[in-house]
Amino acid sequence: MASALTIGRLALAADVHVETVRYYQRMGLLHEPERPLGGVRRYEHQDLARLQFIRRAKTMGFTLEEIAGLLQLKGKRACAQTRRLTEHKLLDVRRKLEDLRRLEAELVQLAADCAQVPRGGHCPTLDFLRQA
Amino acid sequence: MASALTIGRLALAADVHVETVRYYQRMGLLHEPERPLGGVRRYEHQDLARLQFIRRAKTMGFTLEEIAGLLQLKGKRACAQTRRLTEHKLLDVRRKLEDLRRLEAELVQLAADCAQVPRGGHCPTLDFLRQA
DNA sequence: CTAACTCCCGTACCCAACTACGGAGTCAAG
DNA sequence: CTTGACTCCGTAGTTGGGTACGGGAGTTAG
Repeated sequence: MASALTIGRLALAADVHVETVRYYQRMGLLHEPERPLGGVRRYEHQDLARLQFIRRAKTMGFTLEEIAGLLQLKGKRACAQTRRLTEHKLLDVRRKLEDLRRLEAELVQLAADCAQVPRGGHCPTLDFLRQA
Repeated sequence: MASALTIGRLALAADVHVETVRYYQRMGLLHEPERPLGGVRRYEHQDLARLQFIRRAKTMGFTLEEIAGLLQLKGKRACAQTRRLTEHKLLDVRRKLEDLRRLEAELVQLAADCAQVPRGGHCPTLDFLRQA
């Protein structure tokens, strides 16, 4: 069979490295299929879907641990819990945004100060860092 | 002498741990004074200033490696180089800001979707992650 | 003087999320 | 049936920025 879903093809399909798949298996995020006697493991379409879920959640800023949580949610209370996790993550993101915005403003100021100095002059940014 | 600047006092004054000072020394960011025969090392006010420089630069988002670069700048071309580094860092920060803003928008959407679902209903966020 | 801190020094460990390596075993194409 | 790619498995290393530990030497308050 030329197109059996081996770990390599699975990884390729999800655009991750083979080692990453194995790592996720070690972390309990992905199931590791039984190995047939003297053969290689075969994966199901399900495994690919799960791997892609992990990737998407990762790009949404969830950690692998949080993703493990998401993957276990099912049934009635799932949506409320997902919402809780999502909103919590949203708070994180907003906190980071605020920090970065402050940082941006400071850097803009420093760069502007440097830009005003005549060529070869004394550096106000280094001064600032030296003795703010 | 009760107030000689030992490593512990130096660390306290800069509000870092002793191990952090030693770590910076290993990384070549801080100078390690000679140890007098059978005594402990004494630090100068200079060392404190340098340590504080490192801390401030860190809160500005510079990595230790970049800080090592800043610390080596002196003389004529220093300001131009500092400006280059600062502007480069500003670009980094702005890139991160954009990523986070996109992420924020997506999370807001996911949370809103979850909020619309009747209690115990089927979760649209999990669906999204499953098959975006 | 002595108890109680500090300092010194080397080494090992932490976090998350991988990445690398190496020697067998397996499989598919030509 | 060979050849070359792929898989398996375990272990160890990476990054960045530190923390922790432990035993012996030095120092200081009372």
